[in-house]
Amino acid sequence: MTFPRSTPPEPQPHLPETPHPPQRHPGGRRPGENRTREQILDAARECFAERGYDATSVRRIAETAGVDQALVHHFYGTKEKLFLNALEIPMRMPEALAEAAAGDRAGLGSRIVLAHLRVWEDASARPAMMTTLRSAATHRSAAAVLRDYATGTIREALGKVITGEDAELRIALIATTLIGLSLTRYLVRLDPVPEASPQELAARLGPVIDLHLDPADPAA
Amino acid sequence: MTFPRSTPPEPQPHLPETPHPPQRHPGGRRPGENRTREQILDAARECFAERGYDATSVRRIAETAGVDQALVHHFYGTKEKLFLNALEIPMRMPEALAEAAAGDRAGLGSRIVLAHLRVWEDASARPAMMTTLRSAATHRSAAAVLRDYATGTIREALGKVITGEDAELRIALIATTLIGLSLTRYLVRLDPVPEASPQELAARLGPVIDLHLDPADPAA
DNA sequence: GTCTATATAACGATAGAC
DNA sequence: GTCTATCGTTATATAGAC
Repeated sequence: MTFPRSTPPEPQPHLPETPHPPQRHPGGRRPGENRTREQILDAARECFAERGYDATSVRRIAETAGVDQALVHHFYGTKEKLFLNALEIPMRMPEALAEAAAGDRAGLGSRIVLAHLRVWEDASARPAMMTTLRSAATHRSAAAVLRDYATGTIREALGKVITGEDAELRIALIATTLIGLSLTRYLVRLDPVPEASPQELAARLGPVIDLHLDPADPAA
Repeated sequence: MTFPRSTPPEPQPHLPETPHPPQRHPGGRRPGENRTREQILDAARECFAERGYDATSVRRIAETAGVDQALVHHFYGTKEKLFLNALEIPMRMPEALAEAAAGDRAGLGSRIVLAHLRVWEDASARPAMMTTLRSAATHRSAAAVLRDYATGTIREALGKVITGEDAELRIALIATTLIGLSLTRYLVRLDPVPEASPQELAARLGPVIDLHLDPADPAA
């Protein structure tokens, strides 16, 4: 229960004004039930991921979703609340990292990099992560989600195998490595990085992770 | 002549409409000459660095500079052009990196990290770099300046000492390391990273740079 | 639930007096 | 060079009909 979902400043305890599912059905999903709410959220992630928070208007999200602008406000209240819902590190990420960390110690760093990239390469998970990364520099809530990814997911996956001095700092630097990789690969697109294969990147960055997990010398 | 200054889409060849120094003086700076233009630029860097491009209004920049809003447009035309002027990797950065790279091979990675941090820690250079880094995720021009820093400055400083396979990728990954470090230290503020000393960070990341400069094995 | 119409506010930018 | 006043646009958000 660490945080598949984000950590917004307001946890929005019940949302009494938002008509979630208006009526519950014992036998599962009502046939022909409304999917508009999810369509709007998907469209929001798509737009936020592509252009960032400020450059994305509610009108554009509505247009992308194929609905009216007023509906966006009807379901999510404000643009900011919709944004908080769009921020997310997908559940698959903690799962993938935990699975990579569970295996043998040899090649652990490489597997971590591959797991990180596998989730990022997944088209269905991309928009939410892209939204988070792109907005982290300008939006506190997005930065908070990114921090949670680092000190939550990564720390949880690697906390058991890491030992020695400055373990906290070294975990943070592993997170820095992965976040920096996503930044230059998917956002800034720094020349050979976007074109490199996951295997190449794992070959280059796996040893870096391993170095943080198991430093050679305190001083040289 | 690589790029102390940025690489904006329009190089603004002569700026015929902008009254740079209205009249030249043979004996140097005219006493009591106008410093308003620089005040505005400094204020813009301060605001852009703190809140990003979109969240910064021209009105706010003017207020920070202690001048009228119309003056900002008078000197820089549009907000976008002012932003392009605010984007900059300070001259000191290429100098510092080149100096670090010139020394002995032992401890090279550590010296690179220290040089990078030394410039970032300088209060006078910070706003321009912060503006660049903060806006890189949402503004093409800022991302371009960041790419130039990587493929220009870093490549120029380390291109001679790096050899072997995938040299381009490995240089880009060194840039990724430094940019990622600035991201988690100054922007996202990922927990122990902002509090760590430059020496601690150099001790942890120096070997990473060295690993990219001189990889141990193609495959393990 | 969905749409039309609109209230309200802030923005970038300009014109023109001094 | 500096300021006052304002134009035109666009944004979020809401009220209310259907």
